[in-house]
Amino acid sequence: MPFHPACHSYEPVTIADRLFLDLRRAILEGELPAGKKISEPELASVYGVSRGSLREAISKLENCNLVTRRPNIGARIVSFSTDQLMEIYQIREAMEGMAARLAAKNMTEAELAHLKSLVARHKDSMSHTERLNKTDYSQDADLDFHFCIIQGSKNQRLLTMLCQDLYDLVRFYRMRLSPAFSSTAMQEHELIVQALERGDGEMAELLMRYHVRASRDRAKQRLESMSPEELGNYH
Amino acid sequence: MPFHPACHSYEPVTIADRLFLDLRRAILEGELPAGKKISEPELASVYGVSRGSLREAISKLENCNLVTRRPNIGARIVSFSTDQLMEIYQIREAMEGMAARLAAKNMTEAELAHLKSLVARHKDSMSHTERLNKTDYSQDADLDFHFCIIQGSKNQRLLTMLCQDLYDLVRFYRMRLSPAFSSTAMQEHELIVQALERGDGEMAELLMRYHVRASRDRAKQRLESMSPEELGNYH
DNA sequence: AGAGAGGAGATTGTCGACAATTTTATTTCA
DNA sequence: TGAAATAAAATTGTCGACAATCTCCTCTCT
Repeated sequence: MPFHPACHSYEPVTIADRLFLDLRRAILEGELPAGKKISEPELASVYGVSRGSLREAISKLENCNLVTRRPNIGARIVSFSTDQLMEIYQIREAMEGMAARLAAKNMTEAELAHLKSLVARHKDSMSHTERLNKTDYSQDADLDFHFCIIQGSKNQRLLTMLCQDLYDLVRFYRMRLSPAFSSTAMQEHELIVQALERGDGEMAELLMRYHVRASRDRAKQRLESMSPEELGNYH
Repeated sequence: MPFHPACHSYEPVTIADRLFLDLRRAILEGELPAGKKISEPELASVYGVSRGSLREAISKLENCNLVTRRPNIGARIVSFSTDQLMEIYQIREAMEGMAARLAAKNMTEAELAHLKSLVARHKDSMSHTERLNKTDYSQDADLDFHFCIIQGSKNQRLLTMLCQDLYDLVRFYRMRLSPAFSSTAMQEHELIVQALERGDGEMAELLMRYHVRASRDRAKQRLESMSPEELGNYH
């Protein structure tokens, strides 16, 4: 069973594992600011563990691309960069497009039903804005949708690469931008589901690629409308 | 500067780095057999280093997907599996297709010239089969071609993900199959270069995807023609 | 005053020893 | 005889101490 911290269930058995999850959460939620240098002695004493265990946790964070490390110098939390975010969207376009194509062929009935219920629930929660506000909605709903399809592709390596190497970065950026809430995105989701129902892999890929491209454009627009102070917090 | 062991130059500064490169080579060349369990005390004494340094090196190997680790149980060299190889080709089709599309727009003149010289040299060496045999030719030529285009995409994250997370696995399998030598593949390379010269990203992506799919089919055919004993060596 | 050399302090890399867990071998009982 | 329980051995996880390297401050010289 591969190492899937991002994939909804992961029982930490060792100290380094628990530490990894704690630090990961701290980074994603902004508790540890972007670009900050990690002091091994300091963090180790804060969390009450040895430097060895901490170093192993940092190594895991490096795998998720949440920190970068340089020999004899140290580790830094990844820093916010518009260009890097755009790069990530390009990769998602390619990989998730392929995932959608494969999912159209390989998804089980149960998985498809679950995906449909997801989309229906999102649609429902959107019309009840008095109970669930936009932030609540898009906190994880969008990622759940994408995760479902990746899982449905039945390509284990694709799942691992996306969840392990890319999605934590996606979360990192998403936490630092306004939530990507848009009824347009939800309509795109519905179209994708319809293509998956028909088993039309070609169309599912095209629609997914369009969706990721459109999301990238929306993110870019949002970035450009943000004030320099807002952005400055993360540089 | 990101961590790019696979990308042609990487100066090991620390003991764990040197060890990582040694072990990586040993795995790729089959010195350490596929599927074998790694004994930390044994390997540490063989290489004359402490277990701590070895563990850090193993952690790096895990990033490259050359070993898998389970808590309290240990690390194993990745094992040979036809299904997994097919999965990798699907991912390469998506990612390298995107790389070709981007390279058509972003490649510099110098990079394009270098790519053309690469293809010309390959073509030349193919006609002099008395001096360079097939194994010599395809040892790294094909990977050089693909690496060039990925680099030309100017998407740093794409480069990292392919070189760090996928290409070592590609090498792992390539070493264990007959060399992927085919004049058809070389013709496909030429067509891709022509599309890149024209700056036709759409066509470059289509041709690259076709090329990767075709390479996958060729690999599959080769696998099915191999005797069970040959395959058995790597299970 | 500014640039460069030198040294004190702090940080990262490396190591061996101990603790916790797993694996293997042995014994015991139905 | 075979399966479950138990004990012994081996392996992995964790820790603190020491060595190597980097960083920053101070001092010197032009």
